[in-house]
Amino acid sequence: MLTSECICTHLRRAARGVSRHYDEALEGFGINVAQFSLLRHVRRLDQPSISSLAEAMGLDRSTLGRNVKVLEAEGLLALAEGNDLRNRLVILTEQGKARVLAAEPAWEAAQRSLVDNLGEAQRDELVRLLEQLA
Amino acid sequence: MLTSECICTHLRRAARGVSRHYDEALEGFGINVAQFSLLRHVRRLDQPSISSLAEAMGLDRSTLGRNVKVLEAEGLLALAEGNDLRNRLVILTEQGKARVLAAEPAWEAAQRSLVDNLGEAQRDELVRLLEQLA
DNA sequence: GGCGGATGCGGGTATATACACCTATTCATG
DNA sequence: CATGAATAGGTGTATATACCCGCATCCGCC
Repeated sequence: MLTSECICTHLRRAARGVSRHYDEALEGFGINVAQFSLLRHVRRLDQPSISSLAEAMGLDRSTLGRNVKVLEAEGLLALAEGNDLRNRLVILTEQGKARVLAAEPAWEAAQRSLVDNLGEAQRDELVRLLEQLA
Repeated sequence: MLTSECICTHLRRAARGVSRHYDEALEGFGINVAQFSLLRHVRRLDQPSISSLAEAMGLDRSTLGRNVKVLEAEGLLALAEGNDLRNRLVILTEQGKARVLAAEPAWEAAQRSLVDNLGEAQRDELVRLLEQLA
């Protein structure tokens, strides 16, 4: 009976499995799906602060700071000082932009194979439900 | 446009957020939702091996072994030898059973507040979609 | 009975994630 | 302007997660 099933457990399991699917597709580009997502968020938000980026991604600030550090060491992200002496801006380097562009077709293939298996209507429904959860 | 959104990112974000919701509810019981789920799986499967438990949960074997170790140190799980000298059985201790029982009402409250916000039809739809992804 | 593949696990290493706490800076307000 | 609250980050610690590799054991087959 559905009532006895933990929705959170289902979500976590699905997130793990789907992450593996995308990670497999991204193999060879030197980034995993979490990093791919982080890079794309930075590209979209254009020099966000650590906090605003964390907020946008629904991540703890400290988590995001550490994730950024990994990509900074790879030369894909850089940190610059903002107006405020407190905050720092996350910047997508040229190398970072190139890496995202290079990986995007593989990401798209992974996404497509998933949507093929789901159908577009169910994909939309899934995304809608996930957004409602957040 | 939905096509440009990463389903995996959505899933991961939702999993994080919902996990936080359940973790909050489980605060005070000394376990988080991942551990709660692990304990319940052990209870349901009744002395599974590490591998079969990992398989059932969609987790890597080594991950599961480490997660078990944490709960073993807390006295909630124990490891026994199976028929085979290779495999080990994961056992829910009396303390572990008691902990799950104690935490279950809090888990249920968290689940209920989530379902209240979602509606039962959408809950069923969500679970169905998540299972289809796995 | 021995040998090669299969199976079950643990450990090394790395990233992802969160919370609690600390520091530095900024801001609001008296 | 001084002081306390609010804000931005970093660090310490702990768990979650995965992949790779190595070791022990088992099993099928000759």
